[in-house]
Amino acid sequence: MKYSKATNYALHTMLFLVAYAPDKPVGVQQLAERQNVSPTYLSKILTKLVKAGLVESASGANGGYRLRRRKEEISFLDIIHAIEGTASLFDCTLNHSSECLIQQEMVKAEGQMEEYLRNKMMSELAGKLTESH
Amino acid sequence: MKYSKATNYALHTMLFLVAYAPDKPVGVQQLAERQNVSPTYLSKILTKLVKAGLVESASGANGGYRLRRRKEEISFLDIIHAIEGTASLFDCTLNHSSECLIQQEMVKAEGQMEEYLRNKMMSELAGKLTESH
DNA sequence: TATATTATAGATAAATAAAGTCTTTGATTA
DNA sequence: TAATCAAAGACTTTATTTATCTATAATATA
Ligand code: SF4
Ligand code: SF4
Repeated sequence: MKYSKATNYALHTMLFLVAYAPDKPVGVQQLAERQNVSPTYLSKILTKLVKAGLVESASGANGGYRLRRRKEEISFLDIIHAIEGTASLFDCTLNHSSECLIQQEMVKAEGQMEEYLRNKMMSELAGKLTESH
Repeated sequence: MKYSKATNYALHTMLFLVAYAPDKPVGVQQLAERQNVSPTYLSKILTKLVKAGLVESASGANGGYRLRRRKEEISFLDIIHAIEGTASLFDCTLNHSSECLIQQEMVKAEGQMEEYLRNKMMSELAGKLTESH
C-alpha cells in the first residue's frame, strides 16, 4: 500500500501554486518542468484538481491554472481525496453487514489519519518553504 | 491506495486463531476454506506472520499454525506491518533532506493511523465475535 | 523404517492497477 | 486568423498484486 506518485505531484503542484503563484494563471508546462514529469500526464492530475474545485483553469493564450480558494482553506486531505478518491482504504468485498468488526476498526484508524490531514492546511507550509523545496 | 487482500486474509486468520483456536495447531487447509482462498496462497501469508513472530508453525502430521503470543499482545498494527511492511506510505524518491515539509506532514498523518492500530488489540475483538463473522 | 501429512520456498503465470504517451478537440486571446 | 493552452479518450508500458504449480524439508505415527 502506497500513496500514488500522482498524489505526490498534486501536493507539489498545489504547494507551488500556494507559495509562488501570482494572480495570473500558471501553465502546465511550467508546473511539469519543476517536477520532471510530462506535461500531458500532469494535466490529467490537474484536471482532477479542477473537478474537485481546488484550482480553476483557463484555456487559450495566457491561460493556465490558479488557485480557487485561499490557502487557509485548502487541506492536505482535499488534495489527496481529489486524486486517490474517498473510498475506504480497507474494503472487504464480502460486506458482512455494518457490524463487521474488522472493517469498523480499520475505518476508525483511517479516520485518525484523515483528521490530521483535514486540519493540515497549505497555508501552514507556504511560509516555511525554502528555495530548493 | 488500498490495503491488499493479503492483509485482509491475515487479519481474518489471526482473528480466527484468537477466537476459536484451541491449543492444537490449525492447518492451512482449514484456514483457507473459511476464507475461500487457495491454501497455497494463504500459506505464504502465514509464513510472513510466522517470520514476524506472531504465529508459530509445526510441520508434519497434526501440524499447522498456532498463536505465539497472548491475544492481549497482538495488535492490528503487528499484523498489518507483517504483511505490508513498515515503509512509509508516502515515500518521495527525491529525498530532499529530512527537512522536507510535505513528507514530514504525511509521515505524521500516517503516524496517527498507526497509533490507533498499535493500540487496538486482537483481544478486544475476540469477545465480540458472532458466528457468521 | 516407510508412509502420510504438513509447512516452506521458488519459479512462474494471470490479473489488476498505476504511470505515462499520443492525438484530437475545444476554448481563448491577440 | 494564428498561436496558445486545457480537456478528453484511446492506447501502451510498467509495476504490483494475486494466484498457481512444483519441489523440498520436517514431523508424526503406523
Ligand atoms: S468480517 Fe468484515 S472484513 Fe471479514 S469478511 Fe466479513 S465483512 Fe469482510
Ligand atoms: S519537497 Fe519533499 S516530497 Fe517534495 S521532492 Fe523534495 S523530498 Fe520529495
